[in-house]
Amino acid sequence: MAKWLVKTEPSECSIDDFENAQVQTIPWDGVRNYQARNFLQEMAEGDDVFVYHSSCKHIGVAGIVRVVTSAYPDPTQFRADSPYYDPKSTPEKPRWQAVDMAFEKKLPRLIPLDEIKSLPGLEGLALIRRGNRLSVMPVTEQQWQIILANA
DNA sequence: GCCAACGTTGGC
DNA sequence: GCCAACGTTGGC
Repeated sequence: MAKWLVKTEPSECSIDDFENAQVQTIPWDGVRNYQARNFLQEMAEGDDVFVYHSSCKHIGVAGIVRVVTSAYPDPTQFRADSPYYDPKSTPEKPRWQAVDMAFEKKLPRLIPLDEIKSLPGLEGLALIRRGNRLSVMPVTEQQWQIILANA
């Protein structure tokens, strides 16, 4: 079972939104980067995903969600009124994918970015590589355990 | 609000 | 196919 990390601005979608969701799942859509999309496509039902809060007051890993539905064409790419609309995409040849995720748990505390940067064994984590902008990335089992152990 | 780093676009 | 210009990301 693979493990992942996704970035999100909590003002858009936070771990609390997952916890409080009336519907059980939240679609992870609007990803418009090819490398991130490819990782989305690799996600399988049941995979665990760290939720990372970015561009906010408390930056860091806040909780865990689970992949409930593996990749399907992101409907927002076809909606002209969506900020994620992509006129070059067609239902026959969709460019972008989404997955559905559900709340699993909040971590006992948010693990701040500067701590993640200082933990031994996380040097290879894409999140903390210089200038990184990936919003969806794989996390190795070992990296996952190191982060969890510091929660 | 600044700005470094990056991905994408489009002219050639 | 190159690469300059541009827009975006995201920490600070």
